[in-house]
Amino acid sequence: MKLTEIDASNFDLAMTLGSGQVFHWDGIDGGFLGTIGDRPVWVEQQGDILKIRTGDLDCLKQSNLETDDTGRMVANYFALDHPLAEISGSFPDDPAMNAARSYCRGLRIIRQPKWECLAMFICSSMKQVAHIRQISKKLRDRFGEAGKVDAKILHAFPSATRLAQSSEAELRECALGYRAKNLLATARLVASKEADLEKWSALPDIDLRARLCALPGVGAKVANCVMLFAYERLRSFPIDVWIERVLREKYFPRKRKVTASTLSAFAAVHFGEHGGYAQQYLFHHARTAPRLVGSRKSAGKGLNRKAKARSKIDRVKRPGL
DNA sequence: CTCCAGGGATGAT
DNA sequence: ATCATCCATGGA
Repeated sequence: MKLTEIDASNFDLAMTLGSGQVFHWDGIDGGFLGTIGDRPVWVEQQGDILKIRTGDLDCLKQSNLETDDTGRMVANYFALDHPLAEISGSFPDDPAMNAARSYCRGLRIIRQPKWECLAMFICSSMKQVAHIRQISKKLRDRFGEAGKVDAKILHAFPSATRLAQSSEAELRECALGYRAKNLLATARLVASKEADLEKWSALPDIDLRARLCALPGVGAKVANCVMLFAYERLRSFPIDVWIERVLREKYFPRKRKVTASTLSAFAAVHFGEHGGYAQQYLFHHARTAPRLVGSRKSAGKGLNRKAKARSKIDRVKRPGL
C-alpha cells in the first residue's frame, strides 16, 4: 500500500471532521479512516503535512500507479485551496464572531459528494451528531460497497440507485424512523434523474434551494446544509437550534418576538459572502468550546420533573441557558 | 399563526 | 434503574 503526502497549511483535520458537517470518519491510530466518494482513505495530519493511504473498493480493482491522483483528490475534498485567511478575514468584527474565528482556526468547509450529503442531511433531521454517525454507518455497512485500506474494512456510501431498490422497512432497520420514507422517496427521484443533482450545480442559489426544498424530507435547514457542504455555496447559512441560540443571545439580546425569517434575513446581510463559513465557526464554537463555570448550570432543570403542562414555560426559558 | 409525531442517545437523578 | 431533553420537517 502506497503512502502519499501532501502539504496542508492552515488546516485542522480533526476539527474539520468533528465539526458536524460530515458523519462517517472514524478516528483510528491518530488518523482518520473513511471514504472520499468511492475511495477508502486513511489520513493523518502531522503539522502541515497530510499522510494518506488509499485502498480500492472490492468491486473495482484499479491500483493504477501511473494515473495516481490521490493527493489532488484529497486536497480537493478537504478544500485546501479555499483562501482561509481571506475567508475568515471577511467575517464581521464582533465579539461572538471573533471568539469563534480564533477558536476554529484551520476549520474548512469540505466538498462532499452531492447524493451522500443530501441523504445524510435528510437523515439528520431531529437527530444529534452522535446518532447521525450511527445512521451513516448502518446505511454504509448494509447497502454500500465494501473496500479496504490495508487490512481495515469499510464501506462506501450507497448510491441513490441502490437505496431506491431498498424498502422503507429495511431503511427503518438502520434507525431512520420516520426519515426512512423521505430518504426512499428522494433516492427514487435522484436515481431516476427526475432530480438531477449534478445538473443543479448550474442553478443560482435561489433556484437550487427551491429544487432541494421540493424533495421529500428537505426543508430550508437541510437545503442550506447541502448547498454549503456539497454545492460550495459559501453564503448558505443553515440555522439549526444551536445557531438560533447563538443568534438570539449574541445578536438579539433581550429581544422577544424574533422570528425565524428575521434571523435568516439578518444572517444573510451580517455575515456576508462567506456566511456559511461564519455559521460553521459559530456552530462549532457554541457546541464544543469550554463554557465558563457557572454559566452552564441549567436553572430550570430541577423544577420540571413531572408536569407536562410546564414544558411550555421551559421552552421559553431554554434559549437563555 | 400553533401543535405535534417520531425514536435513540445523552445526561440528570 | 428511570426520565426528560434534544432535534427538522410536514401535515393537521
